[in-house]
Amino acid sequence: MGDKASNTRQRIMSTAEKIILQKGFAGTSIDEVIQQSHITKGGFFYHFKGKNDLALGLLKRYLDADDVFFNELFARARELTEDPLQQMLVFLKLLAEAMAELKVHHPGCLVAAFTYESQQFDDDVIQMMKDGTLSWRQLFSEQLRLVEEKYPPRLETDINDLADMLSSCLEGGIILSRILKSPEALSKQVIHYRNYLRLLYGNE
Amino acid sequence: MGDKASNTRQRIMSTAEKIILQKGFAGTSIDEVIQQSHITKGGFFYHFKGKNDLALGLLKRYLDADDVFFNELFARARELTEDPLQQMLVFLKLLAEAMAELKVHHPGCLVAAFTYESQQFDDDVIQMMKDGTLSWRQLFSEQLRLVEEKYPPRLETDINDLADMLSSCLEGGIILSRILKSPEALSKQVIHYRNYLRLLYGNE
DNA sequence: GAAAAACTATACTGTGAGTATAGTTTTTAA
DNA sequence: TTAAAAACTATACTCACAGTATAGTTTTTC
Repeated sequence: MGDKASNTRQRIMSTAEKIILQKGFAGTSIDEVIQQSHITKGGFFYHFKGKNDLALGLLKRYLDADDVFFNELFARARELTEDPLQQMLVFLKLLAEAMAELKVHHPGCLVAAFTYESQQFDDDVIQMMKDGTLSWRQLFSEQLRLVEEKYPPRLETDINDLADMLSSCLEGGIILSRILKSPEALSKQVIHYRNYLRLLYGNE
Repeated sequence: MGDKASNTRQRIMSTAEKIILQKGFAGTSIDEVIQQSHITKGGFFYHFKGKNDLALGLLKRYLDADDVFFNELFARARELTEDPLQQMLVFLKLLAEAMAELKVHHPGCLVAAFTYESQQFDDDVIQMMKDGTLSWRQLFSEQLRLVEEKYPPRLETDINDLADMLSSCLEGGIILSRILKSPEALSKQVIHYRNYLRLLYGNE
């Protein structure tokens, strides 16, 4: 795929993602996407087999970008400190800061959006949602495992559930901040999660 | 409205809610709802002005039921103990147990479902979503305020954000448990939130 | 300059939303 | 008991638009 085609494909996806996060997947018409992407219907179907294929492409792009984002923050945290707990706390602080910088509110998570429309999608999309969620769990739990090797938790804790809790706080925080039209709500949830870890593993 | 009309209305709403939580609001056609409700189109429009009016009715019913549910759990918790912190912990334990009893997974939260389709709705629906979210905040924060009067928090805490965190964990937990097809995921999030409160206010 | 890539133009089919209207059964109230 | 109001059924129509398909055209690449 050449540069031009790639650009067009990305443009379609960015437009579609924006609309889908506001109107839902079923509520987003291809007509609207192509109009706002300045492309014709044929052009759209040159890039995507259909709506499900678009969903698959959007999800893959979203999860890849998310992965890069989280890993960059973790890399930065590891530059700043050697202690696994501090690394996790720095990571969360950086994450909260990034979320706080959003002027409006977080645009939304495609995985969450698709969850409430799951019957609209083929199995490949559903599987990718599951894989994505599990990759978040793995990313966070890996670090938490290092933390636990050094710091015994004050309360009995399942690492996977604790890793999931960050995903929960993010998903829930996004929803809250959208409903309340309060961009801060999301970063505050991250800070609370961070405080939980401080109390659970720290010596305060 | 007589008993019969009320029954029909409830039947339509229950059917609609089930479908909407699987296919999204825009992805749910009135035709499908009336077929599964064993009613005709005329009957549907006798009860609801249109789709937005249905959304409004669903949301109101959902929030009312939620309110009753939470208040029952709080009432039970207050029967069992006089200490505000213990009341909150008992409430959360009861909540986690209730979530764990779901054989499949939580059917889903209408507020979260609608959030990712917010452009489909009139302002009255959006306003009701906001009011509902704020009523959850108020319900939880009232109890947390009593807790804080007696127990100083180990870390500086905004009560409203901490109350929101329970909503976050619930919303996020519902999403996770649906994606992972793991009913337990939700109750485990509640337990983690409970552990946070134990560490934050308790003397462990 | 030929082939492949990246599109445009157009047309077709089905479905759902929302409305309208006329008639029927059931409930309520006087 | 009966009249009227409530709670529907049955049918049908319009309009918009989603989703798909296909044939043709321009642009890029080698």
